[in-house]
Amino acid sequence: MPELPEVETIKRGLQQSLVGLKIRSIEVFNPKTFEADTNVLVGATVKRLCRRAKVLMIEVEGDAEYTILFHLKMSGQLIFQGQTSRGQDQKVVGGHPTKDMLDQMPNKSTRVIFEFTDSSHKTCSYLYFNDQRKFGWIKLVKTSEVEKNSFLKNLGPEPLSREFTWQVLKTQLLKYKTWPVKVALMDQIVIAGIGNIYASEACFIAKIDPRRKILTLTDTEFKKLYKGIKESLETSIKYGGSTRTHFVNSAGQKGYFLDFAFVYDRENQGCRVCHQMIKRITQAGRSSYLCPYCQH
DNA sequence: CACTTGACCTGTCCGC
DNA sequence: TGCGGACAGGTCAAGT
Repeated sequence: MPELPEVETIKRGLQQSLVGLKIRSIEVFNPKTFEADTNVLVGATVKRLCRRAKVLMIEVEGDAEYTILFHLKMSGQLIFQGQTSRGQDQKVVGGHPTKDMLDQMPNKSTRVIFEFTDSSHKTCSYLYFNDQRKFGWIKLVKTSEVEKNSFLKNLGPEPLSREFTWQVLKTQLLKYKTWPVKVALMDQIVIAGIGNIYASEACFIAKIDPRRKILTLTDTEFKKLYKGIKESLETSIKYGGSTRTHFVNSAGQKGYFLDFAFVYDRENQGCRVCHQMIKRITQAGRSSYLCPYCQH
């Protein structure tokens, strides 16, 4: 599921609810999801949240400083439920009503539950890690060793950072001269955080056929691709991310970017620009969508 | 080296 | 209604 905009959406939601809360207990229902000694986290307080690529990080401080890394892969969800006080009806703190949340938590895809208390120890709240397909993972690292993490250390530049310029994009992509543009965009070593949805969307905005090889791109096209990447990611964050099937934000609500997407999941529908049919093709085993008339 | 495929899992949808 | 196959936002290892 989540690509950069979805993880960013979750991060912004959780930031409001979680910072300052203390971990009371952690229940792991699927051991492979979270292979760590969770006891060291009990009693620790949430300091801050960050995101790197598609990874959400929760920094906590207890006897030692730890960072909890979350990768949601295809079907992961992180849903927060606050309570006004123990025993009373559940109510979301710092969010909207959870009208999009179909199931009561926990449900059958709940793999891990974090239980929190506030400083007064009078109220409890819960963070549910749900993951139907069990591809997602949670890892525990010392905060001082986050940089060494084998997943994080191989990531390319953050596309929404100041350091990311069109020249950086060009340099990164040119390491993969013969690769199709869309396949290269999805490689996390090239740029961090772009997945199947935004790779197709960025190519459409840039008017570039996703099958083009990197070495055929002109500087003008690298600039357009740069704009396409930023625009699709920023627009999606504005709409709360993309929900095809599983994605919900930390309050259990869907995202609405796909209602405005140019090509993703729009096979045989009219192009929003030229009204010709959008086409679906397969690249590297994944679906790509394009408008054959707008993209060359 | 430059790609593609299968595996990891569970579930849904579509055609027969 | 059942059954098989394709497909689903990601990543990794193994193939060609």
